[in-house]
This record gives sequence, structure tokens and C-alpha cells, in this order.
Amino acid sequence: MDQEALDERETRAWIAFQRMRIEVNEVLARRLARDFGLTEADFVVLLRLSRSPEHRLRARDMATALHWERSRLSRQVSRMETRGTVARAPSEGDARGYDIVLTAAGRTAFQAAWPAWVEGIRHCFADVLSRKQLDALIDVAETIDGHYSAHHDSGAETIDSHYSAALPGRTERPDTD
Amino acid sequence: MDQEALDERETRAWIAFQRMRIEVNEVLARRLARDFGLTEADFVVLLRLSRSPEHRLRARDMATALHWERSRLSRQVSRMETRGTVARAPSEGDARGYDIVLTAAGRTAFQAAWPAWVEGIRHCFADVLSRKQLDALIDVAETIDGHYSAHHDSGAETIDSHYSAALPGRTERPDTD
DNA sequence: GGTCGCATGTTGTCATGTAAACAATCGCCC
DNA sequence: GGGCGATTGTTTACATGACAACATGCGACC
Repeated sequence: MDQEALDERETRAWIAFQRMRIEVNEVLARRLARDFGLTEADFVVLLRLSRSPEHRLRARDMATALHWERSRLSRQVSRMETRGTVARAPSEGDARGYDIVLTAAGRTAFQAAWPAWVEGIRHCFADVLSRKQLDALIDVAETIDGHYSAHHDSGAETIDSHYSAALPGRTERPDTD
Repeated sequence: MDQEALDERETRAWIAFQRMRIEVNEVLARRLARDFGLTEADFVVLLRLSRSPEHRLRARDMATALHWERSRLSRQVSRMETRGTVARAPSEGDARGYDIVLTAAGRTAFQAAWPAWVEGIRHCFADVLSRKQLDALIDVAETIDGHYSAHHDSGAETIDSHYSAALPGRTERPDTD
């Protein structure tokens, strides 16, 4: 079935894309780890909390927002609790759940890392591309995202937040007040 | 430093890109696992072997090619050995090393999965995009790859093969003879 | 031909993720 | 108000990956 084979253009696009995706991710993750002692997972959680009212969010909702397994969140919170960036507090009105609360230390850690995070996106992504290129990428990526959503109804939402949530949903900082 | 903030276009590109990268990867990995019982790591190793003369490759070279830690390769090979897709054979002329050898079972597994792999790339990537979009993506991705290489001399090579190697470096099948 | 630094793998330890079994609680329904 | 299925978290395997400590063989240098 040579019909299946990829032509040169497709192959080149594929490989370039794969590299890009690894490179960008690696730069950001490494910087977080090296300069701020945070994993991406830590950062995502802190970002979510910093955007939540009162800097707290129920575990269930955090898991939903990040599309994480409950067990994964449970462990992650335990780790972060150990490091002192978040704390557990009983949820009001439901003895089953608890709220994840941003501690002062967590707030500090996040505020320290946030500018570098944005700067990282600039440095290895946004500033490297021209306006035209950004538009072209939006076109390409949204085309693929659209195709994916259309064919993976269940999974569509799954993808949604896990990673995009990790990022500046908008221009301003989440809460750096 | 509001100067650091991302504008709307940049934010949109970033989020769309993040989704795209997860979606595509997820589709491919899931298909491999579900339909062929292979992890991505398994597949990469099998692909490399299937392209190597005599279907064997020294461990050191495999690790270099994939940019894996030696320990990672060691464990991966052990797992695959258990499952019977590869075997270890002493390297000629150097008692320290060994060759990873593709077994008949491994060959069969790879040949079964390969068309689906290519089809997956088609389905969720190549066929979804127009020729213009492919060109635009090549432009964008290679711009970023170039920028990365220029700023991460050491790391540049690191990225190289781990993932792109996982893929059809060219149009035809590696060795499906 | 002996020694020493380097190359090559393996293994122990820790971090992290998934899946499934558990435990506790809620809430609805009778 | 009792029961029961659904929710929500935790925990217990396992799988996987990074890093460092080891063990061994190679090779060059004296």
C-alpha cells in the first residue's frame, strides 16, 4: 500500500513538528525545574489556585479542570503539601472532599516563576515567530484541533485543559496582586 | 512588566499549539497500545532495528540514536526481551556491549503496527492539512527548531531523534520486505 | 605487561503516572 | 429513616523514567 506512504512534504512537516513540540516543552519545563524547583505539574496546580477565588479549589474541581486522574491529583497534592506550597482544608458541606489551598509559600513560589514562564513562551515561541507565522500556526493547529474534536467527542474535552490550562489563558497574570 | 504579557494572537497560537501537540500524540500512542499492544518506546526501538542492517544494533548506538539514558534503554530492552520482541546478543569484539536483535516476533509485531502508524499520521495530521498549511507548518516549525538549535547547542542534538526518529524518516516503510 | 582513565551496561532509589480495589459520604427514593 | 447506587479520595500494585553508584572491559601510556 504505497498509497499510505507520506510524501516528502508531509514527512518534513511531521518531523519538524515533532521536534518543535519537544523542544518548546523541554525548554519551559527545564527552566521551571532549574530556576524555581517546580515541576510542570506543580506549576499547573499553582496557576489554577492563583486564579481561584480565595486561592482555593476543591480537589474534584481541580482534577476536572486539569483532566487528571483522581489518584494523580491525590499524590500531587501530597507532594506539594510536603513541600509546603499547598495545604488541604475540609470542604464546606461535604465531608468527602477537601479544598486545595494555596499557602503563602506556594503563592510566593508561583509569583516568582510566572514571569519566567511567560518569558519562556516568548523566548522560544512567540517572539521567534512573525505575526504571519503566528496566524498560520493558529490556522494549522485549530484545523487539527477541530478535526480532533469532530472525531473524538469523548476525548475532545479531555485534551482541552490539561495543557492549555497550564498556560496563560489570557494576557494578564492570573493573580500576582 | 506588562511588556512580558502575551497578546491575544500569541495566546491563541500557544493554546492551539499545545492542544494540537497533545491530541496528535495521544491518538498515535493510544492506537499503538490498543491495537498492537505496543508502547511508543517499543515502537521506536522496533523501528530502529527494522532499519538496521541485519536487524540488530549495538545498545550504545541505539541509546545514542534515540537519545535515551543508558539505564532507560537497559530497562526497555529487558522488558521487550520478556515480551519476546527483541533479544540480546554479545557484540563482536567488545565484551562490554551487546547487540539488540529483532526477533521474529518483534518483526511481526512491527510489521503489523507500521501501516497503522502511518495511517495514524495521515488521519490526524497529514490528511487534515492542505498543501499550503503543510508548508506553513514546515516554515513555523523549522523556524522554531532553528532558533532552538542556535541557542541550545548542547541540547539541539538531544531533541533530534528521540521523537522524529519514532517516525517515518522517509516515505517508504523501513523494512517490510 | 601493568595501571589508570574512559566507555558501557546494570541496578538501586526516587519521582511520577495509571488502573483498580477500598473506604467513606451523599443523596435520592421508597 | 433506611437502603443503595453514585461520588470522592486514598491506597496498593505496577510501569516507566532520571540519576547516581557500581562493576567490568577496553585501550592507551609508561
